[in-house]
Amino acid sequence: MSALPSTARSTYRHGDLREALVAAGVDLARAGGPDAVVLRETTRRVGVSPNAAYRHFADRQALLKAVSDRALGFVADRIEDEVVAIPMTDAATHARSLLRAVGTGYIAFAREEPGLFRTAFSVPDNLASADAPSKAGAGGRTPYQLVGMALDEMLAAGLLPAERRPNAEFLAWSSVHGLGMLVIDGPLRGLTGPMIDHATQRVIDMVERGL
Amino acid sequence: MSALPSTARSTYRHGDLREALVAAGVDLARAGGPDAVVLRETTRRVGVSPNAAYRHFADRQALLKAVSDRALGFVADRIEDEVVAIPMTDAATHARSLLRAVGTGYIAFAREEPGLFRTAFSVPDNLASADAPSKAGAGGRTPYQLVGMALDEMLAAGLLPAERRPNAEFLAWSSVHGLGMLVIDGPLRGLTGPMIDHATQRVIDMVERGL
DNA sequence: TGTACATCAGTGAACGCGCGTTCACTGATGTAC
DNA sequence: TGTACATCAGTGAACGCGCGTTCACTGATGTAC
Repeated sequence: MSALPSTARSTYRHGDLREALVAAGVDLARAGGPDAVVLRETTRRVGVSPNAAYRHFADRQALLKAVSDRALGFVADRIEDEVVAIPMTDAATHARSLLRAVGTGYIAFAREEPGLFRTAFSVPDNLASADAPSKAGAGGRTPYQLVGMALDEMLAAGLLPAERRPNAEFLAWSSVHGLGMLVIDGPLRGLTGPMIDHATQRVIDMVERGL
Repeated sequence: MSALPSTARSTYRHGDLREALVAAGVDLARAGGPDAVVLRETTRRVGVSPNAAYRHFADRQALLKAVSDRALGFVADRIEDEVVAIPMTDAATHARSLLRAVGTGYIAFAREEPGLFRTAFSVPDNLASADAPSKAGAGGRTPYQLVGMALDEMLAAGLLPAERRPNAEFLAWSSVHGLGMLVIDGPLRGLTGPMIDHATQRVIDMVERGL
């Protein structure tokens, strides 16, 4: 593709090669998903020799993991975009709007950035690290924390029985994550924009009603 | 891995090479997911030269698509395993059990065969081909048709308002598919068996209540 | 019933490719004296 | 304030690998006469 590095370097030392590699990896993932995060191409884009990456990452998998975490941070950012648009209202309405914003932002990200969305979930993960700072967005929160916040508000507003609060994240997240997956790569792929919007609203309605 | 083909061939003609290649591809996918479906290794396993595959598939992608469809058929089979265990009862109870069986079978398959599950959804698809015979299991039904059947029974039993029936597949499928994905590759990966069982039941409860 | 021949499934060898990773190295930086 | 030196970020060249795909081919089959 681009033979020349985007930024010609004047110094021998790069400055912040690690960050530059992650950023280049994100660009590759954006365009082609996790498989496109190729170590050699990443270094090529940054204008550095292939083995320079090994100063900052143990191997290709470690680079991909860093890119994946960054992508999750972008998911959080996209959700926060929806959250800031929520008007001030009573607690119950706000709680509902918050849950809806989380779901809407999540699906919006999947549609707008399918490559990054796929990359975010391409590296095996676990609950213990779901809140790792490396997965947080600009607001300092991870997607998992954002779902949790919405559910806490639902609980406080009396919209979610206390006995159902524990791990309710699993339910909300599964529904929305599945929709995202089916829409970008699965059988729901051919759906028109309005149909996806409609399906998104219905899924969120179902979660709200069924939690 | 295995240098020798599993079945030594005595004749020049294979007999049913296409089927043998798909079967070998399924074995590879089972062990390593979609990326493990490597054309050369597939032919090696069957005991045939690499280019022999081109008599039956346009390219590697076509082979992967065939393997992916076959994997979806296995999903259907696993669901049918749950379905046959449903006792005879009144229509409402049966409808509920059927929906539950579909969800349980789906998640069971994801856990038992994560490589095949990933492969089943690794090839971009669309609604129009969701019911293609190549995606059907031994019972002749695709996973999508099985969800549809369960929802039809819910409708007939008065458990699902008629205005919510259209495309209700999207909701049920999203929830269960998302849970499957999160459990095998995502943040829910470390969960114990009982925790996953519990989460599965809760997701299905939510779907039933929220549809 | 026997034979010529078209069909096409599978062979064997080769191609170009780009990858991840390792080696011994060189050059810039900043700290100790 | 000046200089020796340890540190370590990045270089250059090379490796072995296995992949997907193409080429011109050979061998078995079954059909027409």
